[in-house]
Amino acid sequence: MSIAADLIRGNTDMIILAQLMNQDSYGYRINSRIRSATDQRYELKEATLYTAFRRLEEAGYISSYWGDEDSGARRRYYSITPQGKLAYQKMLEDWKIANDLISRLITPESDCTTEAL
Amino acid sequence: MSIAADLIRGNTDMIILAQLMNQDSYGYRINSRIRSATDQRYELKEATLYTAFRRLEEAGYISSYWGDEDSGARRRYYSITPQGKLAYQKMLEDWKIANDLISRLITPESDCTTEAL
DNA sequence: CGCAATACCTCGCCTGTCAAGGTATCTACT
DNA sequence: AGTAGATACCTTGACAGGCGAGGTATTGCG
Repeated sequence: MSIAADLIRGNTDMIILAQLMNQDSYGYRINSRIRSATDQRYELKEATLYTAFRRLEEAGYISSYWGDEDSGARRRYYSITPQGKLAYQKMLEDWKIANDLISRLITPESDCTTEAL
Repeated sequence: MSIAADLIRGNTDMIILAQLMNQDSYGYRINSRIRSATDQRYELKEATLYTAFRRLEEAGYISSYWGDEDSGARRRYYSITPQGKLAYQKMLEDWKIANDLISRLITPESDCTTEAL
């Protein structure tokens, strides 16, 4: 994957919550969706994914339950909580703000000579 | 500051290099610029700033020299190297890509029912 | 003289990422 | 029956970046 690994750091939680805004889902599927949504250009490492689940559950942003599939491997489903939805909204706002700030910082005005030291 | 701390992680180097694209500068001033460019909403913590300088110099992206001011505290000026400029361009590209990917991931299509499991 | 502002720096902790390893189930092929 | 691959879960330990807390030195002001 290589691309944008560290850049996405700090957005993992938001990405996972976003996936759960639609509907309950489980680890493997969430990652598949991320992969397809990014044309195979990005995915969460499993360790990262499952640590994030623990963290989000700890924070009360998601809750989990075992699926009752009668075939295939067992799945642990995650559901976003009301607090999780709030947190997601907040993360979205923060992300937009951060983006705005960063874009200001990496496209500096060319004029620097006139300003005082 | 609070806002967007972890979100900017991984962008620190790019931000610093961007400041040096214009002209040589020094730690304190770079941070002042960041503060004013963001309307006082963001700044690098000093520890973060100076570790970044070490890291960037180590990588060969910047070089440093002591200013010859005959008044005021001594200043260590930093200059971006040709490699640094290349790295900066690359970081910019990566940032754009990462942004594109993230925005895809946090604004999911509402239709999910039709697709195969 | 003391204080604020400018200007630099380091140590050590915390947190998030991830390589590496592990488990179990089901399908398909040999 | 064996085995390979996909699905699906999980943990441990190392590493890197951010940053709180602490430090130094200079200048100017009241």
